[in-house]
This record gives sequence, structure tokens and C-alpha cells, in this order.
Amino acid sequence: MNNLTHVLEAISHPSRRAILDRLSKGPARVTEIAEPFDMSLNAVSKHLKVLEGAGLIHREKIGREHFIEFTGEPLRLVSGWVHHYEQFWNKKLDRLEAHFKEKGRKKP
Amino acid sequence: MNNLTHVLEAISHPSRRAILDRLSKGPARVTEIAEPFDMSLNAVSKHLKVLEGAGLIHREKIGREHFIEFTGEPLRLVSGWVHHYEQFWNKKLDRLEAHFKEKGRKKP
DNA sequence: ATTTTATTCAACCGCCTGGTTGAATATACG
DNA sequence: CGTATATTCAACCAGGCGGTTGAATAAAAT
Repeated sequence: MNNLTHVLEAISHPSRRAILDRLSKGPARVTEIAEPFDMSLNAVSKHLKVLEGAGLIHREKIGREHFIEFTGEPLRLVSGWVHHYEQFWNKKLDRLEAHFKEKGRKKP
Repeated sequence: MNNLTHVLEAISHPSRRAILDRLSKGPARVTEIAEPFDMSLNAVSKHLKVLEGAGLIHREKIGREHFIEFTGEPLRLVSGWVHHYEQFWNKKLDRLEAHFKEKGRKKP
């Protein structure tokens, strides 16, 4: 499974997006991250593992505490993928026009 | 479940992204879409239903044939979501700087 | 009218996911 | 030392996902 798939699967879960949102405001320990959620610490720990697997967070262990830091770079993949389709909603282009624009041809 | 979640789940599967890629080049019937894939027609039909549920395709039934057309607009949601995080990989900003930029404060 | 074609529906299956609880591990604190 | 804290590991479970096959439906073709 490629990296884009990993990243998309990771961010497709609302709780994981919420975790990323939290982390985008600064690093935090696992317990801190889990605190506002209505689920067990273990569940959050699992979500963090998924995010880590997608490269969206980085973990620094200091003593018994794990400091989790957001790593936005993999989202570049998502941005790149979706960018290909921007022509389909920008400028009210219809599908066919977008197609020809894509191919670099003149409009029919 | 909100719409962004629907869209992200839909595009997180490689086969569905491949289907979207195909459809971005022009509409097609279900059988045509399924042809290049190494899976049953039924499986493709299910994938199309997921994409339809996310609003990423539109279906026009003409006789017994279903013409499937790509609808890029829901990808706007993805673009918008990921846009929030662009600062984390653009301009080599580190996390903290990005944080302060986000808040509109001066750098420390 | 019969047959072929396009598509979905329904049931089934194996596997993964997202959650739980309880134990294990490792570090910090008294 | 013994105990409390931070985190993960392991086992379990319900439910959904992605796939299959076979039947149903509807339209076209002969």
C-alpha cells in the first residue's frame, strides 16, 4: 500500500483529524492528547500509532513520557493529489472543458 | 458522519481513486469502468456507490445503461481542510513559527 | 417471445478497524 | 525500597469493508 493511501486512511477518521488539529497548535504528551476525548487512553494510543505510521506525527520519548509532534509534510501528497482535480471545481469549468484544458488543447 | 469524512473515506481506497482518475477523462458506463480492473463488476458497482454517496460522481440512467460522470466539487472540502496545514510544509516554517503565524502574532 | 446484455440486490465470507479491559513495562516519586 | 504515573501490549469483540457468487430486474436485440 502506497503512502498516499496511508495518509488518506489516517486523516479519514474524525478523531484522528481532531488529534492533528490539537497537535497543530503545539506538541503534547499522550495523556494530554487523550484528555478531551470521550474514549480510552488506549484508543487514542492506537490512533497515534496510525498517524505515526502515516508519518503525520513524530514521537520523542523522554523518560516515561512520549512527546508527540505534528509533521505536516505527508499532507503534501494529499495536496498534490487533489490539486489535479482543482480544475473540476474552479472557474465553473465543465467536465469536458476541464478535460481539454488538462490535455493542453484548445477548447472545441 | 460529516461530508468531509465521507469524501476522505471514499478517496482513501486506491481502486476508487483509479476510478475517479478514469472518470476525470470523461464519463463512462459501469461496464466500461470495470473493464480494466481485476475484480468483479459487482465490486466496481459497490465502489461506485461509495463514490456516489460522497457526491464524487453523478449517475444518469439511460435505458439499462448508467452513465457515470465525475463531480469534483466535493474535493473542495479536502482541499480546504489540507489548506489549513499548508503552512506546515511550505517555506520550511517550523511548527512553532507556523503556530504563531496561525494566530497572527509576531514571531517570538 | 426468447435471449442477451447492463446493472443492481442479497447473502455470504475473511479480514481489518475502532473500541474495550486488563496486564506488562518502564520511569518517577516518597 | 515500594508505590504511583505514563504508556504500550495483548486479547477480545462488534461491526463494517471489500470482495465473491448467484439471483433478480430491466431493457435491448434477435
